[in-house]
Amino acid sequence: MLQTTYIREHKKTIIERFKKRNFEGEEIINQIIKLDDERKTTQQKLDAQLAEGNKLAKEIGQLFKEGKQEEATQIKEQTKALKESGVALKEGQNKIAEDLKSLLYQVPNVPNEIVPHGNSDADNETIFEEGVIPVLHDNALPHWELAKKYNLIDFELGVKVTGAGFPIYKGKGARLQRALISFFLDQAVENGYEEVIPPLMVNEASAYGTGQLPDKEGQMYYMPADDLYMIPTAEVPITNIYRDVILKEKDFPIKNTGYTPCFRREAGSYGSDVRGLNRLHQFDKVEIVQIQHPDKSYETLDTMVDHVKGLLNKLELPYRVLKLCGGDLSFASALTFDLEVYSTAQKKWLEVSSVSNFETFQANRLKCRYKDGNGKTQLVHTLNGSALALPRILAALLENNQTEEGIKIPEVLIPYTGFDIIN
RNA sequence: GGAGAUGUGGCAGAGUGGUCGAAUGCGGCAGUCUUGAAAACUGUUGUACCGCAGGGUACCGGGGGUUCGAAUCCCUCCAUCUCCGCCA
Repeated sequence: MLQTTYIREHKKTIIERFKKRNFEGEEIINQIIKLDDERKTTQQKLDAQLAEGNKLAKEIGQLFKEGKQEEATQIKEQTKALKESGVALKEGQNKIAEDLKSLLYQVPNVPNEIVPHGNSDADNETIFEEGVIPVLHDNALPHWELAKKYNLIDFELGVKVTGAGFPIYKGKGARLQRALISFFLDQAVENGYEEVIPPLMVNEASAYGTGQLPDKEGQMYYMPADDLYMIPTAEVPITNIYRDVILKEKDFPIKNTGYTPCFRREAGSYGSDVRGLNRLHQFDKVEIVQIQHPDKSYETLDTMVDHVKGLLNKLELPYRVLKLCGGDLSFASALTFDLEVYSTAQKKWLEVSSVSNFETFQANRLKCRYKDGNGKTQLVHTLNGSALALPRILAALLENNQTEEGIKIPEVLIPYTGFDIIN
C-alpha cells in the first residue's frame, strides 16, 4: 500500500510509471487525493468539536467541585448538541477513511524505473544465462515418469490421502527432498541469514500485512473454525515478525531464512502446466527475507539474486535470470528478478525463484519502521526471494541428470543425500 | 474444554470516574564531572493524524457501550497466568 503523502508528492511520476504495468492510475490517484483532502477537512472539524467538548467537560467538573450544580447542568445542555454533531462527523470520518483505504488497496506498487514495459512474461528481459543444457539419451523421460520408474514420488497415493497436487515423496525421493532443504538452509545461514521456523498458519492481520488480503484470499486455504490461513509462502509469517516494529538504524540489515511447506489453492489452473511437480497445492520452499534501509535495498536485491545464482551454480543446473516487465510484476513489487531452470525433458524453463524489492509497499501496511538520524520514523524496505522452491528444482535435477545408468546426484548434495545415484 | 485471576509506556510497576498521555524505578539518549571509564548529578526519552506556528485530536490488549467526562464502570472478543480435565 502506498502512502498518501507519497502519492501527493510524486503524483506525476507514479502515474507515468504505472504505464509500465498497464495500470491506468490517473483517475484513482485523483480520487485518492480528493478523498484525502476531505479526510483532512472533516478531521479538522471533528478535532475542533472534540476540543470544545473536552473543554466543557473540564468546566463541568470544576463547577461540580465548587458546588455550582445549576451552572454545571446548564453547560451539560450545551454538550448535547455538540455530541450529536460529533457523532455524525465521526461517522463521516470513518466512512471516508474506509473508502480511502479500499482505494489504496487497489493501487499497485510503483515499478522501479528500470522495469521494462510489457504485457506478459513474453516481455521479460533475460539478463543472464549460465550453464549448459545437457543432451539427453534417446529414452529420456519427463520427471513424473522418472519419479514412477525409481519410486521417488507417488502422485496417485497423494490423491487418495488428500487430493491432486499433494504428492507423497518416498524413499530416495523423500531423502533428496530433505537433502535439498538442508542444503539451501545451510547455504543461507552461511550467507548470514538467521534461520527461523515460523508458524504455517497465520491470522488475518498477518495476511493483510504482506498483502495476501484483501484481494488474494482465493489463493490461500482458510480454516474458518479458527479464522486462520495456511501460508502460501514463508514470506508471510517471516515478514510479519516485523509488523508494528520500530527498528534502529544499526539493526539493518535484518536477514532471515526459513524452510516451510507452502499451501496454494491454485484455483482454476489446470492442464499440462500442472503435470507432475510443475504446480502443486503443497510444496516445500526455503525463503530468504531481508529488511533493509531504503538507501541500500537495491544493493541488497542484487546480493539476494547472487545468492540464488550461487545455489543454482552449485547444483549445476542451467538457468537464466529474468528482469520482469511491468505486466508480469506482482502487485506489491517494485522490481523482481525471476530465476528459471531448464527442464530438459519437458523442454521448458521453470520458475524456481522470484526475488523482489517491495520498497515501502509492505512496510506501510506492516507498520515496520526505523528511526533515522534525525529521530524521525521512516518506513523500511522489505525484500524477499525463494532460495529455493523445491519441486521444480527436483524436476530439473531428475530430468537433466538422468543417464542410462540412473539419475546422478550433484556433488554438493551427496553429503546430504548419502547416495550419489538413483538407480 | 471447565473454573478463577490478570492485561498500563523499552522493561518493572502506581493509578478505580474529572487537574492522567499517565507517578515512581530501571533501561536508552544528551550533558556536567573525569586523562579515560564507572559512579554521581542535570536534562531528555511512546505512536499517529491535523496545523506555517502557538497548539489541537486520538491511542492505557482489540472492538463496542454507559457518562457532560473513562486507563478507571458495563458488554464482548483476544492473550497470558493458576488449578482441573485431555493430549503429542
